[in-house]
Amino acid sequence: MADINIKDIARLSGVGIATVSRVLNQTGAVSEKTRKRVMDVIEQYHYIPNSSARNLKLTRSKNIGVFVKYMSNPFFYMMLEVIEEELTAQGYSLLVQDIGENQNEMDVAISEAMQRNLCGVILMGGSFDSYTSEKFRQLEIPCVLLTVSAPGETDAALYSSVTIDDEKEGYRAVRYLIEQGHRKIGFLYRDAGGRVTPNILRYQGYVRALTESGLEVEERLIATNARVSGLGYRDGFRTMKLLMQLNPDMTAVFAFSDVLAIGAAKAVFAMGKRIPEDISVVGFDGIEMTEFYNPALDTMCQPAAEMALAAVSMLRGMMNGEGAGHRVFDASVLKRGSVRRLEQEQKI
Amino acid sequence: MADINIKDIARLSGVGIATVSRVLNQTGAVSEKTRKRVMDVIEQYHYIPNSSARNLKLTRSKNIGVFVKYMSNPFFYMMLEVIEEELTAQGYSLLVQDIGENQNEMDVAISEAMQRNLCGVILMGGSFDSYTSEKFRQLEIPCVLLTVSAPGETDAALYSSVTIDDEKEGYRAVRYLIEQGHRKIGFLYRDAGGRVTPNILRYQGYVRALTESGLEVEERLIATNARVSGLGYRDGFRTMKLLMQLNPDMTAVFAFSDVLAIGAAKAVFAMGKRIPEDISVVGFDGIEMTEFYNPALDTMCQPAAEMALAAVSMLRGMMNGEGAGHRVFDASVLKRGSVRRLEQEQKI
DNA sequence: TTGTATGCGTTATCAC
DNA sequence: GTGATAACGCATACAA
Repeated sequence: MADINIKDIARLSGVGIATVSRVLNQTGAVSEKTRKRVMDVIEQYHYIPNSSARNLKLTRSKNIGVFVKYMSNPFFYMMLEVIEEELTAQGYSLLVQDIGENQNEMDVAISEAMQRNLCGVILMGGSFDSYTSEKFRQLEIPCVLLTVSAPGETDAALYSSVTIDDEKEGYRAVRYLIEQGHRKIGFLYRDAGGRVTPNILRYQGYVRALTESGLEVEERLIATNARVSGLGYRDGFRTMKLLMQLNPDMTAVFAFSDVLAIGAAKAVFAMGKRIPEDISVVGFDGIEMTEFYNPALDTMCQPAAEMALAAVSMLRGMMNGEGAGHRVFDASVLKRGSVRRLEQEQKI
Repeated sequence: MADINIKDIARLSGVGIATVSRVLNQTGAVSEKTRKRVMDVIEQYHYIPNSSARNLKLTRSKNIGVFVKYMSNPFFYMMLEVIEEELTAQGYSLLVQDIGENQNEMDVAISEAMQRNLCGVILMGGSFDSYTSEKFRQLEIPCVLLTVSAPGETDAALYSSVTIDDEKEGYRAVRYLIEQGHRKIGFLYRDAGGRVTPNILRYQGYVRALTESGLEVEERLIATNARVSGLGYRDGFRTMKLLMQLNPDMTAVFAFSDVLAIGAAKAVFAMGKRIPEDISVVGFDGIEMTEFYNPALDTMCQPAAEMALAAVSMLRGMMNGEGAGHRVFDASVLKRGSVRRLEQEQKI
């Protein structure tokens, strides 16, 4: 069954297919009597219009695609919920799709945009390199990058973006630790195989903060997990363990993400140390879990809800013919006690 | 640009559209020379075939839809990763889609199945009531329910399922607490507004375990958060706080999910108590976070990877014309020290 | 108010 | 090897 189409419905209800179409889309005038009859047949046979055919025919829609690289990251999900609520309230249909590890975010977006004939796209995550002028031109429809940006070569008029300044906020996070008296500060991040991602920028912030304070940037304090999927709690745990074994004098660690920070925190406990008495920990993102962890973790918090709303608003603007825009938000350190103030005499 | 179609490509490369189609789909024979020429034009113009048209024409595909209600739940994501890896390796394309709070899982699946002409579907989460015979018949294609089941009325031949016995495992979790000497055991769950979901079954297991041991089922020990989105850490936190204020004699709590358990654990600390010295905690699911929490939490662990693999295998079976199947896995208690053994004299 | 005919971009069946 | 051409299911201009 269900291999039933508009023609069948028309035949079964004794009308023409145009009438069925009118009933379906509430366009044009149909007498109440035939409308009722057609609806009955539709219900009875559970007829569902074939969207491929519809999209093939139609030109414009109210479908918006949201594509997320690593939907497992709770930080993305926070934004996703806001976007979903907002756009649904505005009468749009949403297609929320997870981008697998080995799929290219823009290729998926382009293909889906055509297939589902989307009228707009929001992209979260992914690496900068994916976002080229060429791809945006192929995409054709308004596109907002959220939490990521495109490389400098890319024509900024082709897309909007909502981000934070990852370098600056990375810098500020480390400054915070330095101001609390820390000198031996470890850094946990993910090697994205040379591609530009926010974590590279945060790393640059780390380096700048140290350098500016006259501190040495030491290889042994910088730990990355070369594994491709090195973004989970376990990766933070493993990497931190190594880092601690290598650096008995380390008093603080800055993690590229909260997920890594939590794994790192567990490693501290597993090594028989305490937070913040022995090791101070600062994460990045501001996911809910940092609040509920024991102890709660300090983190460089991105204003997820505001950023999500901004993305929605910019997308709407573009869809109304306004130009592209680029908003950079400020993050803020949430201080919850996982960072200890080092007194002079306690410094190594 | 990009409003370019197969006809344009044909014209631009001086061939017929059938040839272009052959090049695209590698079907039929094409001389290497023309193949090259066509490919060049395709590349040059960034031509991407319109999938709507393709799906409209095609009958069968290798597209599988995976629909997840509440993708935010880390437990689902664990399975998702396994499914993704497995099916991709077998040459299938995956469509992973999040089902919003106010969408019906089966309606989305049915509509997508038609639109994308899927050859199979895996559904995770959602409430039992959505899964009726009628809907499965509309869906037409092989469908596996993962972590959920359908009501008894639904014809079991119409779908496959991979689950645990939620009532039994709920029972076992509470038994575990009782065996450790606990008598005043709180229960944290989510009120799904009367709909049947796994947490109702786990609740029934809780009741049975108490009753069987001659313990009273007390209203005051059972806490639910009436809010619709009552599945987050914060909900566990709030609810547990209430529960503790209400029940100073409570020595243990069983949470419907690990996420709630973690929120509850935080509440214990916020109230100045310790785990497990003052309150024992047992969660449900076996998400990674329970291992990395401080302290690690005991949980009724579902064999996520095995279940995901089973779902994939059953789906493939159905796609090969085999009948539906229903596998029920065993969960197992992971003991990590968040449950304390109560000595006789310490019981109230 | 209703029905008929055309085309959306593909794929596949034919002839050539 | 290759090129017309007929569907696929729908929306819509146009005729009735």
